[in-house]
Parts: sequence; structure tokens; C-alpha cells
Amino acid sequence: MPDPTPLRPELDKRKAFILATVVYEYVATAEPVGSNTLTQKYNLGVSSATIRNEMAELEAGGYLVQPHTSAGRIPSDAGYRTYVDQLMRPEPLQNDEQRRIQDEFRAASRELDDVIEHTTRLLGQLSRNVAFVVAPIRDTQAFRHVQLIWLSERSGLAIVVTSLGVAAQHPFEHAGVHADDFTRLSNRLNAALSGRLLRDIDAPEIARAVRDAQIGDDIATVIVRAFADAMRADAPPAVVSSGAQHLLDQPEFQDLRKLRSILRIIEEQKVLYDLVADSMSAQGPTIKIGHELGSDEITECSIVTVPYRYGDETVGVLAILGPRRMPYARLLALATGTASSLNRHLANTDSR
Amino acid sequence: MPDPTPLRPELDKRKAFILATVVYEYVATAEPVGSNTLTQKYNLGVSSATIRNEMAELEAGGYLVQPHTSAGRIPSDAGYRTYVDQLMRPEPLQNDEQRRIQDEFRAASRELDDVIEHTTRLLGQLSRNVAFVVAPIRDTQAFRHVQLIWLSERSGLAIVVTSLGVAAQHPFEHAGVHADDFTRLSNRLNAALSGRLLRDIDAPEIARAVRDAQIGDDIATVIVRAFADAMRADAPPAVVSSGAQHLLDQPEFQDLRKLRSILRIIEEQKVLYDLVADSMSAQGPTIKIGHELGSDEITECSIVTVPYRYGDETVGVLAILGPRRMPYARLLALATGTASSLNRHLANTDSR
DNA sequence: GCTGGCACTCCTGTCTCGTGACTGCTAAGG
DNA sequence: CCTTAGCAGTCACGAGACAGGAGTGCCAGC
Repeated sequence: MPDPTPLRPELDKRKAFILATVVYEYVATAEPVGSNTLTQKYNLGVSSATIRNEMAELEAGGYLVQPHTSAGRIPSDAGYRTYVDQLMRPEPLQNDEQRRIQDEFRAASRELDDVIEHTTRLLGQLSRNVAFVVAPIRDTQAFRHVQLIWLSERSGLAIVVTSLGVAAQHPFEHAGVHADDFTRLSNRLNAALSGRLLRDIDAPEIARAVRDAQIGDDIATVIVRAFADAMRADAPPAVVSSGAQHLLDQPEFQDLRKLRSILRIIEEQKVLYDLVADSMSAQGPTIKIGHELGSDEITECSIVTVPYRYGDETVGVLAILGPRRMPYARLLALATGTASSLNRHLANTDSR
Repeated sequence: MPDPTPLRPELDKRKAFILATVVYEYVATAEPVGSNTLTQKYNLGVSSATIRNEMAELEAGGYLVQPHTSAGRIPSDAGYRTYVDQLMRPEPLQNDEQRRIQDEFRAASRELDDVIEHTTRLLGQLSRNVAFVVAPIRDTQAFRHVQLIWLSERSGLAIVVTSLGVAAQHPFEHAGVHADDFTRLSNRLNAALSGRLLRDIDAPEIARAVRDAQIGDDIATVIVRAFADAMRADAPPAVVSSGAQHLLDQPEFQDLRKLRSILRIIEEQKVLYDLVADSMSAQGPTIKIGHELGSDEITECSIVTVPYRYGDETVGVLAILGPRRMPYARLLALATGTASSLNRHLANTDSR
């Protein structure tokens, strides 16, 4: 049961409590909430008629809506927004969830892809909603090593390693460059670029690092091109998702048309990324509700996002997508807790 | 309209034609097929009463079933099986589909992961069903190059490259091995193992290759371990899927319980792999119908699989999963066509 | 400002019933 | 002996009617 501490001027204490309780009850039952339900299940100290008056005013203020005349009220986007911003009481993680998260990261492999995959599944299972994770954006990582691998007389492979692992691999062609030159150039690039953020490294800088390596211009050009290509950020960020089947448990998605449009969205990494891209620049968690998502297709949904970090940089973001009628406080705690475990895990990756 | 050429003794020509037509009609309409529909839409030359008698016998023979007394007939698993094995006429690829596949592979990047991803999406879109692809199994690929990368005084990265690209990356720890030793050992391993299938390379062989490298036993041990770990096949094969939303278009999955169990399966790479693992050893396409899939959860489904190859080895498999009531001939052509384009594309990868 | 009472609205589940699409069977005809 | 027209029987399905119930707004009185 929520314990609201209202801030808005037009919302007196009682209205705030009613709004919070309607959200709480509707999230729990998925049924429109009527004045009788409120007076019976919650200790309001006033009669249902009074509640009716208050609810009518909350509806006039845009916080509640009525699906039809003879039904109870459900929160509007604005109602949820007010709840999330001002009324919601932070909910601590359950002990077993806490333990589950810790266990997961204790057992996690050291391969970045695996870690992201497991984190996503974990979040999907615990939240019983759709979870998706934007894998560490390449550009935000710090250069650690480049290895130019000589494969044959005509072909090579450029591999860029950051502290988080292999960030790019790029096959390229060359015209009989000697393997030793590959090694020499790799060493030189490593010395020159170590620690720089990938997004700050551009082709001129690479060229500068290679310039006085006592090597033919044509060869240098091939190498610079290969390296630059390997790091070129045209690849959209990878997004991994999990838990789509949980949508079926939600009454709002019994309608197959709604379900279809959500499923289509979940399959598109690009679309998922666009939904949370701006949350990357936020310091903390972000919650987007219904129309705030900016897409007509998922006005029925909300998304909770928490960025995660490596070093001083935000490198990616965890997200939980579900119906607007989601347990915001719980999911927020879950995402935040998972993110901080992930942060710790990635930080430890460094010291290996 | 099918043109059956029956082979089974107990199926005379007319029964075979009726069976084929029932399958054809049911696939097209999703409605149980009655004797009147057959006589009206297809030129059978006999009356509906005769068809009724024949259909009753087909039901007795296990080829057809009746959902309820006053309904038409639908094919049983055995009916579909007979249709697929003996009655189905191969269907050529549509021109536009053919073109679409070619365009896709022409535009494909050279990164293996991308190719697999795009192939899966292509197959999902063209088939309007769920497509999934088992990415090239690591073990089936031929060793091309290993690079032991010195990252710091205590850490290194082993990267195994095959003709298809980076097959494994494995971070490891070491105790102050010199970078030059990494290079020397990489060279030696490359010389010794080049061209061998990864599944044939075991730890003793790696140790043998390293033995007379004039290097301390402790160092060699670290390297052998790192290399062996990198190639260890405990990682389950990667499976990529696409097109889950098409399930919603199928009348048989309007029932949310069925849909849920299928969605759950699609999210589990391991389960998908198990469904098609045995098709890897087949020479050509495999079709599994309903119960033949061996899982109670997806008796409503069928799967068409086509293995794809690199060199002389089958390295992975393309699959289309849909309702049993699927257009087998079309999907078979689609999967086969896509597989051969993929085969060609991978073969070209070699020569870079 | 709060509350009980009351008339009104409208969704929801249930039930019945007619309709239509099949079937299997029978008897007659080639 | 196979085929066919005719017919009775079965059963799913959708429409319409109906009762029940939940909830509201409003009003008059405290």
C-alpha cells in the first residue's frame, strides 16, 4: 500500500492518496477501480460518495479516465506520471531477487556477449516482462589494443580490443604486405592510441601514428583504411531482448492486434534502440509512460531504463518494457539493482 | 493445384488425389474440407457421395481426421507425411523471391554474424513464418590462424580464426610471459595446425606443437590451456530467429496458450537447436511434422530444415517453423534456394 | 464538506434457438 | 460392383434476449 507525499499544488493530500491507491490497485488487478473497492479495501475514513466526488475531480484534472460510463477509473498517462514522479514509494529489492542477481553475476563468464545475454534473460525472468539490453556501444569504449593479423598474401584481419573485449573485427585485403610490417604497425598504433576513447580516434590521427613508421605510403594507406573501417561506427548498437512470452500473461495484450505490433517492435533492434537512446545520456533511471514513448504503436506500454557504466562512461542501458499498468517501483528497483551489479562486474573485468 | 503421382499400395490414384487436394485446400483456407467443397472447386468427375466414401476410407487409413462429427476433414500427421513424401509437386521459387534472395546476398557484408542475421530475417520475411538459423558450428570449421595477444603483464587474449572469421576469443591470465613468446608460439601453432578441423584438434596435439619451441614448460602450459579453452566446445551453437510475429496471423495460434508455449520455445536457443540438430547430418532438406518433432509443446507445428555447407562440411542449418498447415512445397523451395545462395556466399568468403 | 439513497448506464456472462455445413446410410441405377 | 441421389442426423456457431452487477452522478439532509 503506497504512502504518498504529494507535492503538486492542485493535488491535496487526499487526492494524492486516492490517485496512488487507484494506480496501486489497478496495477494489481487490471480491473478499473471503483469508489466502493477503494473504501472497502483501503482505510480511507470517508464514504464511497466522497471518493466518487474526488475521483470525478481527478478525472477532470486529467489524472484518471473512465473506460466507459458504468466502469471504475483507471490512471491516465498523466496519472501514472504523477504517481511515478511524486507519489511512488521506493521499493527495496526482495531478498531472493537480490540473491538471484548476485548468483547470476558470480557465475557469469568473462565474455562480454555472454554477460549481456545473461543479464537480459535475468531481467526478463525477474521482471516477468520484456527485458532488453543495449550492448556496450563501441564508441564509448577505450582503445586497448589493435592486432593486425596476416592471414595470407592478400588478406588480413584487423582486431580492435577494448577493456571490455573484442570490439571490432574487420577482414581486409592488401597487396603482399609483409607480416612483420603488420606487427610493427600494430605496435606503433598500440603505443600511440592506448587509452583513448574509440569515438575520439579518427582517420587523421591513425595516419599520424603510422606516418613515421618507415613504411611505404601505399602500405600505410591500406592499414589506416583497414583500421578505420574496423572502427567505423556504422554498425547499429546491438540490442538483446528476452521475455516476450510474458506479454501474453497481460490482459491488455489478449487483443492480438496490439500483441502483433508489440512483437514486431521487439524484433527490431533498431527500433528498440531508438526507444531508449536518449536515456543513455541520463544520469539515472528513466521511466517513459505510454505516449511519452513517441510511438503510436506502443502507447499501451511503458519502459523503465537504467544506464550502465564502464569507467566514467555510460556504455549501454538496461530496459524493461511492459504494459503501462506495470509495477513501476518494483521494476525500477530490479533494473537499478541489476545495473549496479553489472557495473561492478564490468569494473572487475578491467583488472584481469 | 497439386498433381499427385501416388506410390503407396493402399492409396489408389483417386484417394491420393483427394488426399493431396484436401491438404492443398486446407493449407489455403484453414477450414476443414468437406466433400462438397472438393467436388465444386476441383474437377473430380465423381459426385460428392463418392468422395464421402473415399474420405471415410482415408480417415480409416489414418490420413485424415475429423475435428468433430459435422465438420469436414483435415490431414493428420500421417496425411501430411504422405503428402510431403509422395504427392507434393516441387514448386519453383517465384521470380521476385529469387531476386530478393540474390539482392540480399549481393549486399551482404563480409562479417559472418551479419550474414547469418540477415539470412534469418530474409527467410522470416519471405516465408511469413518463424525462421531460425543455426550459425556455423565452431567445431566444423577449419583452423586458419591463432593469435595470442599480449595485453598486459598478466593478461592475454587468444583469438582463433577460421576461414569464416573469428571463431573464438578467450581472455586468459599469465604470469609475465613476454610478448615475443606469444608471437613465437602463435607462429608455431599456425604452422602446425593450419587447415585442420577444429573438432580434430585436441589438447595433446596443441601441446605437441608447442613442445620443442624452446620455451619454459610453465609458459607452454599456460598457452596450451588458453588455446584449448578458447576452442572448447562448451558454448552451445548460436541460433538466431526472426518472424515470431507471423505466428499471430495463423488461425491455429489465436489460442493464447498455444502461442505462449511456442513463444517460449522460440526464445530458447538451446531448444531450437535440439529441434534441428539431427537435420545437420542429413544430406538434403528435412521436414518434420507435428509429433515427429518429439516435443509435446509444438505438436501443432512443422519445421522445414535445410543444412548449409562450407567446403565439404555441413556447418549449420536453416529452418522455417510454422503451423503444420504450412505450404510445404513453397517453404521448401524458399529454404533450399536461400541455403544454396548462402553456400555460394560462404564459398566466396574463402577466397578473400 | 460529508454521506446515504436512488435512478441510470452499460458491460458481461449465460442461455436459447435457428441456421448451415457436414456426415453416413440406403436404395436405385448403370 | 461401383456410383449416385436423397435423406435423416449431428454438431458447431452466431445472433438475440435477458438478467445481474458494478459503478456513476446527483440530490437532499446532516
